[in-house]
Amino acid sequence: MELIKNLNISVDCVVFGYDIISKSLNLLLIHRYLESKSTKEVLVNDYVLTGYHIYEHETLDQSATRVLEELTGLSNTYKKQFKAFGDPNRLKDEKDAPWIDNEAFNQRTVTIAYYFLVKTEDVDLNSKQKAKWFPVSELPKLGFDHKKIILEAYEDLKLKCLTEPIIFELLPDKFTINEVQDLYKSILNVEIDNRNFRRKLIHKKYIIPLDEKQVGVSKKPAQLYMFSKDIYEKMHQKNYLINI
Amino acid sequence: MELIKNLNISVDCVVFGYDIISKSLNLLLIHRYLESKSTKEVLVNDYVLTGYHIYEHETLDQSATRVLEELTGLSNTYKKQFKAFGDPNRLKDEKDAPWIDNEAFNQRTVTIAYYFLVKTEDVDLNSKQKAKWFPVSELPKLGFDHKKIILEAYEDLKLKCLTEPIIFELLPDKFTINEVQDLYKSILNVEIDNRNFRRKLIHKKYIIPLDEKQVGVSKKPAQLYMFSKDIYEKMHQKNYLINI
DNA sequence: ATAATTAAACGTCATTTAAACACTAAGTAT
DNA sequence: ATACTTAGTGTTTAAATGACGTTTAATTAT
Repeated sequence: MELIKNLNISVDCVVFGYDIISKSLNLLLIHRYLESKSTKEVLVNDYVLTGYHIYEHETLDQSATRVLEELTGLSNTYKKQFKAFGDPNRLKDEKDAPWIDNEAFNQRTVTIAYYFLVKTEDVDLNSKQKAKWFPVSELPKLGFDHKKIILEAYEDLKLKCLTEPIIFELLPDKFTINEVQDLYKSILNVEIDNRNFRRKLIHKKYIIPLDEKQVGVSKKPAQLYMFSKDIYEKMHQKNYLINI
Repeated sequence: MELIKNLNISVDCVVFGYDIISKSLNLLLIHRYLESKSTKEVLVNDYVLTGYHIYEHETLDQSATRVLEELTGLSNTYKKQFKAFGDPNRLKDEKDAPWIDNEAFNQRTVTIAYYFLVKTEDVDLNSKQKAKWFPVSELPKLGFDHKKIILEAYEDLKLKCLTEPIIFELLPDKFTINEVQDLYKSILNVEIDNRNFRRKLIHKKYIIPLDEKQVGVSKKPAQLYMFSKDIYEKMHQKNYLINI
């Protein structure tokens, strides 16, 4: 199939990756570097989201999925289209001018922004020299309007993880209660009482204790659990609780 | 300023209007009618959202705001960009073919969809022959992918009104508790116990009783209240309540 | 073997919140 | 004065939440 780009529309991918070892919520960013051919002066040196123009035959979802897969090799990950960014000047900041000149794309581009939830360990970055994980709390200098995009994605994620079981997208299939709690802490930046959290989670019918414990830990090994999406979807009736 | 349209990108506006008299949540739709010039056969006869291509100098928000204002005369209304729709075949359904031929726009168009919250009474449709309100529960035949867009907007609204005080965008400045309850009923399609609802609302510090009662009603006049956005924003701390 | 260490796991009480439920009060229209 | 209509009120029970300290099960060091 012939690949025809639409220069007016792109997708950008905010890739959240959780590192269960360091308990760090990370973002996958691409290094952007440009120096002057004549003077060797560094013109651009920062990071951007991964993204690309859409192809004419693709849906937006397909486009985003493609871009993610090209970078990470992953498909079938959780994704959410959370906002479109279309300020006519969004690519026209002074800091981005050398880059834009170099790339020679000067059309207005509206970008449809997605975020993805993955496990850092699932991504092999060895073949991707320019890609690097950054903790959400220690972001580097960012190009274009990508800082804004990231912050909006993060806000959306914070809200979403309170009401939908997307947290389990960031965890291995088998996890401990404390690992879930640590993840919530990483995302929300709040302290959570372990006993109360534990009680709450264990009582959910879709949090299923396994006949397994952690292995290879140098302490009391914790009980492992799994999340049953099936049960969740059957049991969980939306409660229209007005909470303004 | 010269107005240059971008044919690849449009905005569509899902306009929710609440009619406090009939207690009906409505949608503002545009009649789309086309008959064959030769045979007089009716080729297209349905309704669509109001929408238009974006201009090159506009932000997406400005574009949506412009489109809404052209139709309703309203500015400063609540709006939310809730999703982009970009299926390459979204305008290529058989039912839309005569219309597309007639309009002669055949480029792929990604639309950024917004919803707006207004009071039906604030909109003067006299000069807009083609525009009409429909109760959300009695939608007419819809063109393009607009049914899908509407349903997604409605779902978003249902969720949003549970956690943010957007309900008051649909009510007059002075309202009764029962009017708020009726509105929730109209949006959510659920029964709500009046006593519990009343107690809950009256205890909110940002729901302020006025020294006024309803006038001109042929029954016991109800106490009027107002919503203080100021107080809401100061008082309302986000409670990170995990509710999966 | 024993002790020290570390994180997991458990339980209670006080408070808050939600759900269920039926009657009286206050005004208007006749 | 009476009928009518909607506004407005209170209690009880169950469930969920938040605050808080101690015990248990494993590994590591001696």
